[in-house]
Amino acid sequence: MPNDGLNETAATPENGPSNFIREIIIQDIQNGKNGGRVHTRFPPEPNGYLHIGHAKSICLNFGLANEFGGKCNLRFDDTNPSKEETEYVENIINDVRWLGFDWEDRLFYASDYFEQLYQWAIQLIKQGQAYVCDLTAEQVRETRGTTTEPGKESPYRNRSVEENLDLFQRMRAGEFPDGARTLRSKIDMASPNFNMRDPVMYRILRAEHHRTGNDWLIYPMYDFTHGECDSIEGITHSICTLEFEDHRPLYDWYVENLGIHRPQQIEFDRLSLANTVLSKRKLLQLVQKGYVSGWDDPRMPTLSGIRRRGYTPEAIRAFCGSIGVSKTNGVIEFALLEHHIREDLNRRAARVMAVIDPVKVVIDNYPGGQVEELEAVNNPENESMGTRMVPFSKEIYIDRDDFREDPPKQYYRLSPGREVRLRYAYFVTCTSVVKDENGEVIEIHCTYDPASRGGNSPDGRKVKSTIHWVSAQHALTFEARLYDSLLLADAPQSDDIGSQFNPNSLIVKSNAKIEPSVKGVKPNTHFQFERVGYFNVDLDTTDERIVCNRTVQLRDTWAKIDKKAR
RNA sequence: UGGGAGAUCGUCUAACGGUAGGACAGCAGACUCUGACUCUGCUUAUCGGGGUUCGAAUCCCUGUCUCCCAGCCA
Repeated sequence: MPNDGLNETAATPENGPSNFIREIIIQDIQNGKNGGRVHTRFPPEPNGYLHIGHAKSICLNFGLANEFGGKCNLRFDDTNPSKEETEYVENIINDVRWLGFDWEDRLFYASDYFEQLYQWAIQLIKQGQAYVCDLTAEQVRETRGTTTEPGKESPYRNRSVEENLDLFQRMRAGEFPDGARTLRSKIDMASPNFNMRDPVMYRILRAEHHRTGNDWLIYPMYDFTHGECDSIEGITHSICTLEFEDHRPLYDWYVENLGIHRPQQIEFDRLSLANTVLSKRKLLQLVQKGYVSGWDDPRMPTLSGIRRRGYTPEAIRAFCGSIGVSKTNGVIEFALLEHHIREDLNRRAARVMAVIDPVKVVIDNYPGGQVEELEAVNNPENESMGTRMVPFSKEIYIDRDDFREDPPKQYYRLSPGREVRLRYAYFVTCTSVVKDENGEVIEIHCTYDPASRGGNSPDGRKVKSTIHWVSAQHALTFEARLYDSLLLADAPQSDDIGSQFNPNSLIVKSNAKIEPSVKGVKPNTHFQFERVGYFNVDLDTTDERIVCNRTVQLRDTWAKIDKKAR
């Protein structure tokens, strides 16, 4: 569990807007369906890390159960050992817990039910509804038919029950090589729904399973597994994404022919977020090809990535509650996610002054060796967070953005001859600048008004701007990592994710300066760097080195004006 | 050219035959020791065409567009 500076709360039903699934559940409760019981489940496959799209499903499933006094299980759909790993299981468990949800003692695996599934397969064979097929994968594909033509029945379709039983048992016993035979459902090769054209139930696969080891040489397909697992667990509302709509008739066919509890499947639209990607396959590509540093790279939309970036569970839950649930394929703007993290962090993150791109300011009339401690408010939104003392001296750093030698219209910050306020400190007026041989400003000279100590001038005169600063001799140097969207905004969709990758998605500022109050800070502490943005102390931080990830920028009216003028 | 699903402000979503509302984004202003926060105001939408009805986003017909499906992946 990450050590977060904020007290993260467990998830309680957040009063988001209603949605069609919630309406169905309310109806079902009123009608006494399932005895008024609500039981959902979140069923990830442990073949990758959870991302923000999964968060939507997690919030929906756990949220609905919480709201209606029901239960929600965590169940791993681990039917394909060739892609699944314990590492993924562990991280998924950690992520769901971090998001604030609790499955109590109901952690399950599809692999818990392998023996039961096998017995049910035998039942279907005995009922004449399943058969062992010797066709190769390629032959199965060739005989499946097309959208307009029915498929061809397998020549093995009418084997006797005894022969099927014998062969299936020998499949399990390892008598045949991988891929040599499958167990298929005998349904309808002419169905317009491909899922009903004698779908494969079991394949022979010699792969070590992360939980069952080498106990099994045959593994059930997801389609033969999922509905029955829901059934075993007494799931009442089996909520899944739209692409499984076509599979519902098959799941129903299995549970009906097996004569077991039928969960009600309800499909909703999966989350799409602008300028990023939520496909496990493509995320894996980004990791494996080294575009990002790992699954938890702060640019990644994975829960571990955005957690490291500085997003809080509260903000993610609020976001998930605000996007709604429907059956429309839409794309959510990233700005909405940013809105929710700003809203949360504004309330909770301690303010601190940090200079990302430092330029030195010398206050000529300030006494050389003098140091003053000035009081600064930790969070104007929360008085109980108190105040702290910040050292001030003759030489300070300000951000390069806060000085313009030739200020454009509407630029209120420091420029020659202009007076601004140094936050919590003094009014200063720029008197001159020093430039290097390239004409770049390397030092700014100012004078200060001693009467304005603390930031107010006794004569009541106003300044147009307040800027942040750090004392040069006291400041800590740190590394600021500034993030932008993972993918280019206008890049065409492509199978090669690299062509969409935004090369400016990470900018490292290794000479950033921050006030000394943060010395010894621990990873996963959230700050607002005043006038800059929200930052999260990164995992790479040690006693010697501070690294901060920019979670999100503050809203910036000036940047808009400036951009429009260009 | 088969089957399944879906179309409401720029984006997401609500309205369940009776004033098309909210959030985000945008714009304008107020406030401000963060050009932040907060507050105020504003702009913008029912896919097209026919019907039914006093009245239609909602019901009917018809057309158009979008998404998903032919893994021994999930």
